[in-house]
Amino acid sequence: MARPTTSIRRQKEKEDRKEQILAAARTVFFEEGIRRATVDAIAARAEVAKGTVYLYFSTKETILAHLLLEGLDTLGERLMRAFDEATPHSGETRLRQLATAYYDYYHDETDYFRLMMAFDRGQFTESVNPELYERILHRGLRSLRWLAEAMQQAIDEGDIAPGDARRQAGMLWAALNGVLVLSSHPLRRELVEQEVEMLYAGVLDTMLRGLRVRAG
Amino acid sequence: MARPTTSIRRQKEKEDRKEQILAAARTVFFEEGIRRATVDAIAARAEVAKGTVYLYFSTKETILAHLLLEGLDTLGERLMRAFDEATPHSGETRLRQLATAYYDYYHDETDYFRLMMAFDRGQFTESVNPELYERILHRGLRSLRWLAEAMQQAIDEGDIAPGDARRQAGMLWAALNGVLVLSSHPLRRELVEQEVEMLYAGVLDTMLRGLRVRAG
DNA sequence: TTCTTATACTGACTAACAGTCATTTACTGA
DNA sequence: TCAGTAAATGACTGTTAGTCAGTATAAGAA
Repeated sequence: MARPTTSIRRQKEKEDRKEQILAAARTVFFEEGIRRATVDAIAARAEVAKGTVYLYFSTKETILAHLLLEGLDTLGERLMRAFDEATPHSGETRLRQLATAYYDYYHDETDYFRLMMAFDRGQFTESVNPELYERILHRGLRSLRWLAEAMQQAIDEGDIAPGDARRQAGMLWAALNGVLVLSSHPLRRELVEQEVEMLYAGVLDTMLRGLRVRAG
Repeated sequence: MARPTTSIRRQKEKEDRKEQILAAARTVFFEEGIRRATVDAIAARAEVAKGTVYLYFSTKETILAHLLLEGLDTLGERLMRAFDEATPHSGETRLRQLATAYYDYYHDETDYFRLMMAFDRGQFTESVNPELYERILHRGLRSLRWLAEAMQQAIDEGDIAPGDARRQAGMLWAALNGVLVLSSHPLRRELVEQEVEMLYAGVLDTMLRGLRVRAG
């Protein structure tokens, strides 16, 4: 029987290794670009053999998934803070603050945002185990909930027309996200050659105006 | 000096070959999925050696780019028809008809739509020659212009608040596209577990209401 | 200390795939 | 029939994700 102490130290060492590889991956992926980055480069950066990388992460996509988790964490925190800061204000202000926080995230954490957008293709769903996939989904959902919560409050306070808050939050998010997705895509960005920030603000204003309580 | 007649027939044969390879690519890409499809498979489907494929297309992405051109063509036609059909109606009706046409395209031509969305990453910009890139951009722009045109008319007819029609068209497109992009992405779709169609209709209504002429 | 066993690590190897190019085949006009 | 050109071929190269037989290290056991 292994001593608990020993076992615990070993456990900790393994976690350190994992973090060390993840740190290397972060650097390599963000410096070289997700596409160009190779597992060999990550292993070299972590000063570890390639086989070791695969001891801790079953596929390249799994490494990316762990970075995505980090990114979603930051986003969640930013949204939570934005939500809290807005407490004394009106429901619409809170929605605006959340939207701004999302934009700031796109702006400040470009690498993580791109990572978030990069999970198109099925490849990801296939190469990541369901449990990890679930964790990502859950963390994404948590972020969206702040928006739904704010929407509900805005409805309760009479800023926004009554309706399904989740649905309306989904609509707002989809629309805003549409602007950002567009901007992180060279081809599509050129189509609408406007400044992202202006476009984002425009869609936000228009959506909020559209959601507002109507006279009739 | 080669005789014109001969030269012309040869030219035509080359074009046939190109179309034959493109047809094979269409089948393989859409059946296997863009990711899984290999150039070897395309060559086999076209009953041609791999080298021949590269005689007609310089990279795998170039083949995709040609399929994208087809897709954008269809989209352009659909939008044009939607625009024309709406002529006797109000400006807002025309905008709605265009939005519906875009949704129908997403719905009917899923493969092409996915192809359109799949051109994230820089890989594409790098692997396709600038002239072809330009053609794609141009054809995309042509589609967007229908929306801008309709927007301008809606403004002129007093349905939509005065402003930069191109900017407002860009906003509407970004928002609607946001819903569709979301839906062609397994992970993101699960976040907003609503029906795409409802979400699309919701964003359209909300955006149009937000863009409408205001009393104040 | 020395042996035994479990655990972590290694890097040469395989498989899959995009893209190349020396060689062969087919066609044309003389 | 033949020379010259254009088209087609498929074996080959380079790159990279993922594997696995073998090696090193550390922890108890004697």
